Amino acid sequence: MRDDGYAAATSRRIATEAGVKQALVYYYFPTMDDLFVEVLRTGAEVSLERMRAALTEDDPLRSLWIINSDTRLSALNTEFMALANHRKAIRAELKAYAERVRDIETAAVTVALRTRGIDLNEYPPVAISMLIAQIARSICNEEAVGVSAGHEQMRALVERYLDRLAGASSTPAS
Amino acid sequence: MRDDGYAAATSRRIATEAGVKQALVYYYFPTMDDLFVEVLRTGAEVSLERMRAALTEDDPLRSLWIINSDTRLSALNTEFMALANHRKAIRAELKAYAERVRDIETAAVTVALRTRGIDLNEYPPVAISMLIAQIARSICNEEAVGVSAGHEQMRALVERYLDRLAGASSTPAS
DNA sequence: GTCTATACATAGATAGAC
DNA sequence: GTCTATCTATGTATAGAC
Repeated sequence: MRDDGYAAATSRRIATEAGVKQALVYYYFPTMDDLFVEVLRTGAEVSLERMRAALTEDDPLRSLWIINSDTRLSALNTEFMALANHRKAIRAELKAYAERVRDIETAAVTVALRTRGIDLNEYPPVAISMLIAQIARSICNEEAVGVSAGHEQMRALVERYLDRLAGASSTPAS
Repeated sequence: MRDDGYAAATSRRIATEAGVKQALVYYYFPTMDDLFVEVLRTGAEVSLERMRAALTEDDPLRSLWIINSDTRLSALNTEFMALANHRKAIRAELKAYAERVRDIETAAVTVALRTRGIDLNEYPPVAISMLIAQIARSICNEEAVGVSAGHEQMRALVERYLDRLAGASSTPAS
């Protein structure tokens, strides 16, 4: 799916790569959509666990940035997004996952901003968490198609803010 | 393609919707990939023209934000991204398009920031242009799967900065 | 559980009439 | 330029033996 797109993730190929015969896929999954949902669900659980661990570290904002800079994860996410756009079951699953991710990330950002004395009304944690996560993902998505213009400057800008926030503590910053 | 995904954009469906027979598709396009590339190329040209026009207006930063908030365009973009991940010809075309977009957007942002007296070293126009465009797109992508958490706060945050920048002129701001 | 065999739909693509 | 007809590959899914 990551390498050749969701359309290439067929029951035959999956079976072959798993070293079994095609019909066996339908013993475990009623339909291919059920399989996709299960892949998403399992991957999501692993991702969420890794995320929870990372976001309790020293520098949660930087962790957030690094976690969302995973090119391989980002490629898979693009496939699921495309799939979700026209398959109800996958859309529902992806929505649920995205919301859990946002909740976890937002909680971590809330703690981080608060301990650094930043006004949470002026910088709503949920917005800051979106900002960091989505920009990291955007860079990955662009890298996947070979675009690199502005990435260095963007990374530098983010790093500058992350440094500023990592250093700050109980001192209001803008 | 937008409604049912790239996998549903088959020669037969395209022919039917165009009111012709399937074989005719192959009279105009050697392969389906050639057709996809042509769709991308044509759409890109239209998009770029619209973008050039919008970015010469009063408030180019806000225009940039609005242009990239088009849900329909964003859905198509997701499909092409997914396609590009495993089809060389489409990846090359999408890369070329993305780079032209970034150039145009960056040029507009450069002018906007400069006339507002903002330090271009501290806020590289290419990074600011990425920031605005990619956050707008991220919101659209999430909306497509039904996620809305944080969108209002994010939009408010962006609007606040856009307002601040629209007001400023020759007065350094952070 | 895993297999063979197969039904059935639909895809991309081509040949050749008009 | 547009059509009918068709080839071939491949997809999802099922039946039934072991």
